[in-house]
Amino acid sequence: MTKIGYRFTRPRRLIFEVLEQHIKPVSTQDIFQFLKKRNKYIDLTSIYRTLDLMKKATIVNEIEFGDGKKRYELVKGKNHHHHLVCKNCGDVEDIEIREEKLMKALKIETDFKIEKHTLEFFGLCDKCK
Amino acid sequence: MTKIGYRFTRPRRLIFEVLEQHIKPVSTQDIFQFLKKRNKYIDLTSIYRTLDLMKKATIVNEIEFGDGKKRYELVKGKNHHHHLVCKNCGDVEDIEIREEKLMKALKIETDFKIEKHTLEFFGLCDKCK
DNA sequence: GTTTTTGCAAACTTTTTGCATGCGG
DNA sequence: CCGCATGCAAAAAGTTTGCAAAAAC
Repeated sequence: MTKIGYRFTRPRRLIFEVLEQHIKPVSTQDIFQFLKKRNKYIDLTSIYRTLDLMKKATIVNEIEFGDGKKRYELVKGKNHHHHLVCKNCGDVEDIEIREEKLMKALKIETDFKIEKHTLEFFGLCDKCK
Repeated sequence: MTKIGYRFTRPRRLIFEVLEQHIKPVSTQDIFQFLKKRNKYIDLTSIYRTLDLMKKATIVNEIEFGDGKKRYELVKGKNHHHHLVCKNCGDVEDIEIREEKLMKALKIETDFKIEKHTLEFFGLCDKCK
């Protein structure tokens, strides 16, 4: 019988720290470049693998804003929320929504067993409009 | 002075027809393969360019289900709606939502000028659950 | 005939995979 | 030790770009 356990290694710690230091969701490249600038080189592959792991462990949220790359944010320290994305400058603002209210308003009639949803808003921020 | 106008060419017509024949959103590859099987070869590039054009002209909707590729569906013939995606078999079901109700329930307080939103649901369909 | 559109080749971006080496417990 | 994790190289998948040739009007 083999033991299973995750190790808290240098790359994982660094990635976690980067996530902690960012309020807005970050991409794999964001993390890579952020660390690189500080002379903390981690292979991109490890970033992908670590985020994948964190996603499965519900440590991070994976978000898509429609520009072909995924972004990640720490789950801890935040309530369930959605995002407002500025089409012009890319600024991201969190918005909290009363999900019960939302789901009640939706009154979805379906045979699907809904497990999760994504809801993102796009527009122009105060500065850009 | 030069004239500007779009031309209704063979590739564009074919792509439009493919979209008409599909209820569920299709990817660029879906369109490409569908036509290829019927010996109607169109370059993938043209598919990308045509869809881009159609998106700008609000002829198609661009949707993301989180699997790294974009999907398209005709706007015409459908009311504003969202999707239920089965995580297991990939089946897609449309759901209509009373947007006024939704937005009222949300009561979003923000400086953003919201122009659009995406809302997709993920879960298991009747067969897969 | 002139402008728009296409197909082809090539590049670019994001993400994934295989594998030998290396680190953690 | 020994298994899990890393870095590196390479590839896969989706998408974009430049350009000459072809099609539309």
